[in-house]
Amino acid sequence: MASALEILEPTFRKFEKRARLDEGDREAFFSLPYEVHSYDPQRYIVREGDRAPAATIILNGLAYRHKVTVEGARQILSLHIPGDFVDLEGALLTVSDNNVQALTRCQVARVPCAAIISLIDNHARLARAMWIDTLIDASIYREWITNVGRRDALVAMCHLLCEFTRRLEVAGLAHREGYDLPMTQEQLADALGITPVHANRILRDLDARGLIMRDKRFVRVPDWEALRKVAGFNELYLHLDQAAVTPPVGILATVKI
Amino acid sequence: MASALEILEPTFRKFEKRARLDEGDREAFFSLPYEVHSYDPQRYIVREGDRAPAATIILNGLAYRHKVTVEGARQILSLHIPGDFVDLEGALLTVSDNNVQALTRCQVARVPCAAIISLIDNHARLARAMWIDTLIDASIYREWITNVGRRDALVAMCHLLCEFTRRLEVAGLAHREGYDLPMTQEQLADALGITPVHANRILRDLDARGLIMRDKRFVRVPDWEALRKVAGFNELYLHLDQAAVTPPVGILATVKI
DNA sequence: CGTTAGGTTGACTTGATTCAACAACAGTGG
DNA sequence: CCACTGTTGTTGAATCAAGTCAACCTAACG
Repeated sequence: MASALEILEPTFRKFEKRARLDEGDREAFFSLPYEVHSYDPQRYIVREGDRAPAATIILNGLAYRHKVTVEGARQILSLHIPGDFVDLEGALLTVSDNNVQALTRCQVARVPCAAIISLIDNHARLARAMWIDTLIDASIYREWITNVGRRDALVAMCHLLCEFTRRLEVAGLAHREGYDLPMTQEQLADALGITPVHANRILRDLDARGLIMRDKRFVRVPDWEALRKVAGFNELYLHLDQAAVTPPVGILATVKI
Repeated sequence: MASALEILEPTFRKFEKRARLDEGDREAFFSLPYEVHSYDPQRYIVREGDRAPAATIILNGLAYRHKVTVEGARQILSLHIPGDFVDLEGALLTVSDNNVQALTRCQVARVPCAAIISLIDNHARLARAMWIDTLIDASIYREWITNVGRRDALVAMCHLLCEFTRRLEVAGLAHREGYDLPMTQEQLADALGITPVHANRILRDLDARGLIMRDKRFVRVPDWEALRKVAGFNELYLHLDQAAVTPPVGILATVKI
C-alpha cells in the first residue's frame, strides 16, 4: 500500500488552500492513523443513524450523499470527489442524518474520530481549514436548495453539469470540454428532484439543442459559455478562490471596534 | 445597553451544549468586542458579494437567508432565531454567496472577523462548538434540499412548520401548540419553492383538514402528532441532542487502529 | 443466450403555475 | 374621521411542466 504521504496528499493540498499551514500541521496530518477500504458501486459508506467510529476521506472514485423520505423517494444531496472528507460531521455530531453511497468503485481512508478530534484540538489552523471545507459544503447545499426549488428541470440540469464540470476541473479530474459523468439518469433525477423519465427527456433536449453531446455516459460540452448562460451559473458559491487569505494567528487579537 | 454577559449569554449556552467549555473559553467569549445594531423588517444584514468585516449574532427577532436566481426567483434557504450566528462563514470565507435579511425587526451583535479568528485560533473547544453549529446548519440545509426536491407542497409545508415549531420550542420561544409565524405567505412560498398562490391554497387546505388553525399569522397546531405524521418529520437532523459527548482534549491522541 | 439494468418513447393525468380580479386590513395624510 | 394607498391574502379559470404508467429497446454480463 502507498504511504500516508501519497494517500493523504491531495486532501492536505486542498486544506493548504484554505489556511496557512506550517510544518507541524503537515506532520500531524500525515501522522493520522487510517485504514484503506474499498467499496463497490452502490455500497454504503455511511448510513443514516450510524454512530460513525471513523471519518472517511475519498481517495479515488466518486460517492454521493442522499436521504430517503418516509414515502420512499430518494433525494441526492451532494457528490463527492477524491480528496473530500465525506463525513467529518461523523466525528463531531453524534449520529449521521444521511447516507453516503459509492457512485463508482472507490477507495477511501478511514480515520478514527478520536484521532480527528485530537488533531483539531491541537492544530487550530488545520481545524480552521477543515472547518472552511465544511462551510463550502454548506454553501453548495444552499445552491442545491435553490437549484431544486427555483430552477426548472432543464436549467437545473445545466447548473448541475456546470458545477460538476468545474469541480472536477479544479481537482484535475476532467476537462471543461468533456468527461465521463458516471451517473445513471435515475441518479441525475434524484439529484434534481425529478423523475428519471423527465431527466431522460431533458438530456435529449439538451442534446438536441447542441448544449451537450452524449456518448453513453460521456458528456461533452461543445460550448461551455452557452451552457453556463442557460444555467445562470455563477461559481462564486464554490469558493474556488479560497486561498490562504485569513490572517495569521494572533496578530489581530487586540482589534476593537 | 446591556452587558456582554446578558447579550451573548444565549449563544454561549448553545455552544456549551456542543462541547465541554471551560472558564477560559467563557471569559474569551464574553470578552469579544461587538456593536449592537438594529434592523427593520426586510433590511439586509448580509448581501451576496459582501466581504463582511464582521460576523453577526442575532439577539432578538428573526432573520432569513436567501438567494435570487438570474431569472429573479427568490429561494429562502434558512430561518434564523435569536442566538444564531448568521454569518460565521463571513469570517472564514472571503465573500458571501447569499443574502440575509431581517424577517421581523431584529437586534444583532456584530463581532469583527479578526476577533472571531483570534478566538477560534486560541480556543480549540470553542472553535469546535462553533464548527458543530455550522455542521448542524449544513444538516438542516440537507433536509431542505429533500423538502423542496422530494416532498409535495402540502407535506413540505407541514415539514417546515414542524421544524420551525421544534426549533422555536427548544430555544424557549414558542409552544408546540401555537405560535406567531411572522412570515407572509409569499415568504413561505419562497422557502418551499412554490408560488404564493399555491402556498395560500395549501394553508387553507391544512386548515380545512384540521391540521393547523390560523388567526392572522398565528398558527396553532391542535394535534402535533398528526402534523408530524403528515410531514414525515423526524427531528434527527436537527441534532437537538448534541450535548457535550465529545471526549476531552488530548486523552485519545495516541489511539491507533 | 437469457437476464437485467438502464435508457427511450408515447399517451394520459396531475400538481402547480399563471393571470386576473377582488377582499381585508394597516398606515398615512387631509 | 374618512378617503387613499399599498401590502397581503383569497379565489376561479385556463394552462403548463412534470409525473405516471406502460411498453419496448439496447447493451452488458454471467
